[in-house]
Amino acid sequence: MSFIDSLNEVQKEAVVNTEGPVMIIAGAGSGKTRVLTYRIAHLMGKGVDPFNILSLTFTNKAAREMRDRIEKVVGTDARNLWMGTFHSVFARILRSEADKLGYPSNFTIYDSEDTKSLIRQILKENNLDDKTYKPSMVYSRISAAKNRLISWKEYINSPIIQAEDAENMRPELGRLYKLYSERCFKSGAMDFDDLLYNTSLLFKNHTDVLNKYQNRFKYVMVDEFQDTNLCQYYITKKLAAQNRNICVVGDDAQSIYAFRGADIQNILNFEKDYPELKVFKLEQNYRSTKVIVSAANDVISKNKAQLKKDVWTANDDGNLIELLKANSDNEEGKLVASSIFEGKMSFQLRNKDIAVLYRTNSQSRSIEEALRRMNIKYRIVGGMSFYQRKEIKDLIAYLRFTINHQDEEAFRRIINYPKRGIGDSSVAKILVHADEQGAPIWDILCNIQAVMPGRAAVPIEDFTNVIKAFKITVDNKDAFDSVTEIAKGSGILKELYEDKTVEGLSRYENVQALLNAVKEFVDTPDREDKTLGAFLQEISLLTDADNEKDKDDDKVTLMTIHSSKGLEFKHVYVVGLEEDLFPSQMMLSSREDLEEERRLFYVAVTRAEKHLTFSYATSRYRFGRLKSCEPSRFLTEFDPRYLKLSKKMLEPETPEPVSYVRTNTTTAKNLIQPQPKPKTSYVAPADFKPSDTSVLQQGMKVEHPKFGFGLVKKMDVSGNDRKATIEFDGLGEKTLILSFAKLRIHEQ
DNA sequence: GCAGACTCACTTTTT
DNA sequence: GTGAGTCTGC
Repeated sequence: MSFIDSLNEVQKEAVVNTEGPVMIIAGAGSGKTRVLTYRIAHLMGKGVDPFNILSLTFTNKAAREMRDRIEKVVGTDARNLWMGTFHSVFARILRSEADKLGYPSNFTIYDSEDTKSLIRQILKENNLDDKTYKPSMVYSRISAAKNRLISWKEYINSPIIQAEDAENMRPELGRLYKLYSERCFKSGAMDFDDLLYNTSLLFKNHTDVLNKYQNRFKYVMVDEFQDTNLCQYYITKKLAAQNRNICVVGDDAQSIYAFRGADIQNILNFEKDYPELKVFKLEQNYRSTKVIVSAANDVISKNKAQLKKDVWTANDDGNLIELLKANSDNEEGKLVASSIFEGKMSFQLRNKDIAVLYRTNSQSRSIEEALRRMNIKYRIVGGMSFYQRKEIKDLIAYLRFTINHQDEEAFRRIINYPKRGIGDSSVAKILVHADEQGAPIWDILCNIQAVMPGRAAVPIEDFTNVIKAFKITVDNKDAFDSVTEIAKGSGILKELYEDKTVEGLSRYENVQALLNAVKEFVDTPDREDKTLGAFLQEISLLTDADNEKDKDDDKVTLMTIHSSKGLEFKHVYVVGLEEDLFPSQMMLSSREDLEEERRLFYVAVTRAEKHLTFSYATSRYRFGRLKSCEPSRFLTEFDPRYLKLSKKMLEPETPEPVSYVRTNTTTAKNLIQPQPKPKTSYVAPADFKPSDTSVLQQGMKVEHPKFGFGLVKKMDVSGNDRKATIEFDGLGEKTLILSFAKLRIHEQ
């Protein structure tokens, strides 16, 4: 097999050792995907039926790339491989085995928005305060439990968990977990975690089913193994228990999904579960320059939890890492944009060789603006996905409800949209009846006269009839015809068409775009299942694929570091390198996990092939307020000799007085030439030293650098903010958020 | 039942 | 700066 000859010694070993448990520790840029591809090709070359090979990844992107590359090596045989994300493969298995769990095979998949909305609904019905039980927090508790294979019964019966919840003043979490699970079950719906958790139940409680899949999947491969949670690990272990041909590939240094329940211990302890394990370490980096590899190694070496390995490269030293310093987030955008502009000239780069990586999606805004101003084309990966938009979700809710009449979330979304005269009280009545009688919503709807006789029932009967008609179409026609009819018949298309505002127009276009997507779906050659059900199944697990279309265009890529995993670019910009932002304040305070942030930084740095630029701003808008920022500690964690200060930073800087509020931003030019202060800004007098406001109380006299003296009228707390209402002399009352306002306490 | 006004939380990452 | 949820008056 000639393709193997192009590999180095370790890579070869990792490819040909196909029998028994194998762990491949693949450093960044070490040709991991190549090894995986060749390994599968090698298996098939040995005569293994692709039908018997299961390959699991985390993202759709990774799955697609793998399939493409295998197809290039082995041709169309690759089609029969079982390859996909954990969620999509297990969803497929669950669909065919749903009856064993009491689910309908056309079960709906709830995304996080549906999940939170259902939790909110349950909270309301049970008179629980959604401040103590924040939906997002309840969700993550439930999610974490499922990821750790804890059922609601076990949750409620565990004295440890109960004590913990009681201590946190949230004793109802177990009950919420129970109610939520029952509600999902009744709605014929599974959330993302259920796709994994229910698969684990399926394999645990139905040995015949497990045996069937164990026999089918003679070879199991798991990519990005460092990101698996206990539930995923449990399932793969079960699947591979008979043949023991399990191959996991990962890099502990790139484990960045602990927040989602990923357990780095899975990779660190894998050897304990498989004493006969063969371990291969791919340590040669083919991607990056020596400077980049060394800086990355420096940083990651600060972490304690890691497997020993020595990533090295035979590549050139390369350029030094450039550091840009800006005064504000907008200025950072401008510096990055002009650096991209210059870099393209001097290094002969195309836009698509360049990526800008950030910690949070919200940081894309300032970069986007600057790029647009300089006419540099860009694309954004991630953020709000197409399928998350309201108009799309509305239409999809119709599709979902047509297919699965039990789907309560879809029902609530569409029952009175577009407006058809069914008010909240009617909806509440239906839900209460469904609950009291333990009957599905659909049954109540079909006998609505029994619940509310008279006029109020008429629009509901109309609604039921419309859905019934949709159902007939869906059963007889393909996805495209079904969606077209539902878009029209539901009135959504008309509603949006009549909205002539700019947003309305773009919503209408989005619905058209969805129609196009369905068209494309049914037109795909070799697609066996062209039904609406198949389409829904596909899109409910889709998040980042919507950018597929312009993938080949020459555009600069903007994305979060998380979504950059697995990619590489000639020139990478890592922006927003500020303490509290990256490493993230939230991560540090909530989980005290600096190491994961450091791994995230490692991932960002190792995306770069030739050029790497860091940037940070000394002040930035966050939470709608301007905050001053310190450079990130990560900038100090590698040898400073790798760093080159940007030209712009060497120019004399305008000494900027400490300003506490500024609604205007400085342009890049301001760095060099002093500008008159923007009207909206004010500067604290040099001698103004703010006091500690934690002792602030009603009745105290304070001084504000701009508003002068005032009297504290009221103190209150809303959300995370402590606020003080102060009456300033001659200015009247103002409410200030204490974490931002600088006050000097004068007397009590 | 509905529209517009209003309030408030939320900005960590993804399937 | 935004979007979703709630309140209020017709």
